Amino acid sequence: MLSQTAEYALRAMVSLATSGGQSRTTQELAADAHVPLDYLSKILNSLAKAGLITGQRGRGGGFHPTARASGLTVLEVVSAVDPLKRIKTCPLGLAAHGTNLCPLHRKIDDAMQTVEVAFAGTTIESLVGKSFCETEECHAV
Amino acid sequence: MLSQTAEYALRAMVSLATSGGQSRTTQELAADAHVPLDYLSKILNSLAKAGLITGQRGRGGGFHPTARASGLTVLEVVSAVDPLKRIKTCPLGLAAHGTNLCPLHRKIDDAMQTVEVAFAGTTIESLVGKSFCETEECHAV
DNA sequence: AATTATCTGGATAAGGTTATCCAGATATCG
DNA sequence: CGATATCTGGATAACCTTATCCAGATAATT
Repeated sequence: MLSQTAEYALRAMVSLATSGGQSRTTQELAADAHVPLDYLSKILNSLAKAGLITGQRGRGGGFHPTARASGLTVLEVVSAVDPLKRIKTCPLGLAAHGTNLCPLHRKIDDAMQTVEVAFAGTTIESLVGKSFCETEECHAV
Repeated sequence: MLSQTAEYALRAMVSLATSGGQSRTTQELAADAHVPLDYLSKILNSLAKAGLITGQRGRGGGFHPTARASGLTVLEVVSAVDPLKRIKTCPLGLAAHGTNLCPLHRKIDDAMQTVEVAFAGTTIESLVGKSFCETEECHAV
């Protein structure tokens, strides 16, 4: 459903949100979110370019959420790195259809819309609970 | 959301359902569903192996739905070629979680479940309407 | 200024999905 | 039986996503 990239981006954002606006390095985030360091680096870059976080170079640097990140939703994070592709025109290339999708694609797009709405209604903050964990065992690993 | 393969499989099954149990060749299906011929060939093979359709070789051959295909749902077709991967255990590899997902993954899996339910509640038959089309222009293309 | 920590970004590799090609098996028709 | 139509399935290529490597830029600390 979500690409690996989107999944990683969400984990990183949740992890960042956990430390309440404070800076965290790529290393810390990678360790916490269990994301390959160098790959996460690219993803954080995308999130920075999308304006969701800011990177600070040099010693003591790291990433922190921007002002815009308050009330940030799952959908916004996903959209920043790997947007859900809603079906707007007939995938068969039948231009004649216009906005009038075949029953099949209408159904598929409806499902996507449901997901989109669910993600738009979920803030990153609402997902914060002992980093990723609801139980104690998490950080014992 | 769906892989290309799943999308193609659905188109082919809808197309097949349109001809009401009659055999259609890979060529016909490929043309109708706008799927690359040789790739569709593989997909039909998977659907056959899953028992949703039967292939008949030789002149006059083709594919037709099996008995099991009556009442067939979108979910069953998708599952035959490229199952939705529900989240059952913590993707971070935290075995300690067991069935107890982090808030993030609980949310994502809930969305997937919604999709799954929607697909399970939609039969292929219900999607049949002038092949893929609700309008006349379709087959003019 | 030198050292160290950190992000930035280019190059490249590894792996999976999608697409194509084609030889072989099988069935029908004449 | 020979020709033709069709599925079957292996090999391979094209492409995209994911992952890794590493040199450079920038900032803090000593």
